[in-house]
Amino acid sequence: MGTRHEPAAYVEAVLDVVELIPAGKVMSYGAIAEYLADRFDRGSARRVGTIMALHGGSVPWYRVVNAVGRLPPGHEITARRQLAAEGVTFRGERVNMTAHAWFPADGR
DNA sequence: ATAATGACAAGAA
DNA sequence: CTTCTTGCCATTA
Repeated sequence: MGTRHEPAAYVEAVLDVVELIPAGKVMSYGAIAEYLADRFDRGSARRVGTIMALHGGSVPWYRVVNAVGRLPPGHEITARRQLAAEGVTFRGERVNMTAHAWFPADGR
């Protein structure tokens, strides 16, 4: 649907979604791209990752992890500390996605 | 215009 | 579990 692909608008949309993620929950790059797919034609996990790398500093970036729960390269220490403080549990190096993966719409 | 490069993802082996 | 291959899309060289 939505045939819109304004770069700035997409960046804004991504950051907005990240701000919606509740403490103690996480979303994957792919989930964010999937959620925005309704309103933006061009979008991808790849794109969301790039956006987070460049503009993630203004939002709770540590609540965004990859599909298997791995933390963003170069920021594992900080991210893990933040998440642990919010009650997120880990399975080795990975976030326990089964317990903390979150998606809008369903509220929660 | 082609090629390489990413805070990615899913499937095959 | 690890590695490789495809598909993805913007950016940079």
